[in-house]
Amino acid sequence: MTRTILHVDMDAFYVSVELRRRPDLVGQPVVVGGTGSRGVIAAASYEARRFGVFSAMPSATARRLCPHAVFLPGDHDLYGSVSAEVHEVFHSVTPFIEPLALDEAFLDVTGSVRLFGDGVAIAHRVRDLVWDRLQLRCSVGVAPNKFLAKLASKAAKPVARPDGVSPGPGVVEVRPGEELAFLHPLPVKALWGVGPATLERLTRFGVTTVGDLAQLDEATLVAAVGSAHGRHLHQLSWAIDDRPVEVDRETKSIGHEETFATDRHTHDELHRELVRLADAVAARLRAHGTGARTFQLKVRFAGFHTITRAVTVPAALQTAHGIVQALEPLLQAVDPSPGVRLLGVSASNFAESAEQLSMDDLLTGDGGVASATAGEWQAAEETMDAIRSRFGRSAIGPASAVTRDGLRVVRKGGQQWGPDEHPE
DNA sequence: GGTACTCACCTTAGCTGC
DNA sequence: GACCGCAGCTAAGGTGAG
Repeated sequence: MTRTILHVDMDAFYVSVELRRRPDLVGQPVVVGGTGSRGVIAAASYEARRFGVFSAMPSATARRLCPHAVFLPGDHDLYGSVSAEVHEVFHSVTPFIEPLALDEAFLDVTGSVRLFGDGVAIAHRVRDLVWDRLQLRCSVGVAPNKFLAKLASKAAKPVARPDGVSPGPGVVEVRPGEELAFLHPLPVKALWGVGPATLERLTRFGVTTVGDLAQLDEATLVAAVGSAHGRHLHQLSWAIDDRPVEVDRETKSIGHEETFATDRHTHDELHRELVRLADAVAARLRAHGTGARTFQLKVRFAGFHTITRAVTVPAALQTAHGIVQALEPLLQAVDPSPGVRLLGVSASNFAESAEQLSMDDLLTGDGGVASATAGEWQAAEETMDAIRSRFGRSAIGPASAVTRDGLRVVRKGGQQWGPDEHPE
């Protein structure tokens, strides 16, 4: 049975949300993202894109390319709440929604066609509703599968060129039977799963378009990019993509990482950052109602060289205290003297938490009696959750996170696009 | 020279138990 | 006891997405 899949992608989402409260900036080059020297761009208005500014670009580069642009710091919480409103619109046409990010989602509207008309009609309905209710623009791709719908929504977008911005068609449909005519002329890097590394490997085989890729036999492709990836790309090149729209995707890992405004050079400094990050990860694990057995430490040095070290513990943990205990030996094995610019903590291998009393809890390293047991840490951190839910995330936190300027608590998206210029 | 954050998935290699 | 094949787990790194 032919499916009807929509891919809805908000146009310059973060910037567009900002323009609703700053209408004076409409029509100007506006950029949202990290404001510090180590920040990156999250979104650029189409007027800014005319100057070559695009998302994920270092903020410093963007300032050089477009010095007269207005740079805004970004408000992750606001974008999250607007995104929820956008999703309400999606729910008015189908319950089968797979969010990909705050600003895009797949919708399986196969079962909605009898009610609302064909895929293109539903796409226009979504666009109109989003505009009427939220004063935001979006582009919609309509196709028989997810990856074609995604490519189609891209084709529906406005285009920024140095000489001006041209509005896109808003809705593009790839009809059944026309998949290969649409797909094969596209550059191979348009495919989902072809990033810089894969592109370079494919270029060595003379592959520049999706059509070229389709002509490559699967065994060659597998030899070039690996088995799973190779088979997947071969399928995509023939427009085959049976992946369903997944409504309830299970989270498999929870993590936080932070780039520092200035490099850290001592274990003492890194320990304090580890506690802050572990606190944030643990709070999210508890909110998620789970514990984790595998914890990963990520360290990026001043020269951008990055290492990861992981440990798997016998019983699942969900307290910052437990996570710090698990990761501290790994941190101690790292030499911070060259300078550390980023530290990350992530938790995976989810399992029901079983933090309970053990002999280690009762004894300290020097044979003395420990001041608190794992069970007491669990209770203390749950109390912290309760205080935070009532008075806000910054109401309470680990003592080592207190600075002269107050408590520095890690929040999801709180430093999404890099450190501010002078946060410490 | 500059390069964020979060998450998912893959590959390779080593180890362990059967 | 040594070795093999296999499965399962873990660790580390890489790639890609948005």
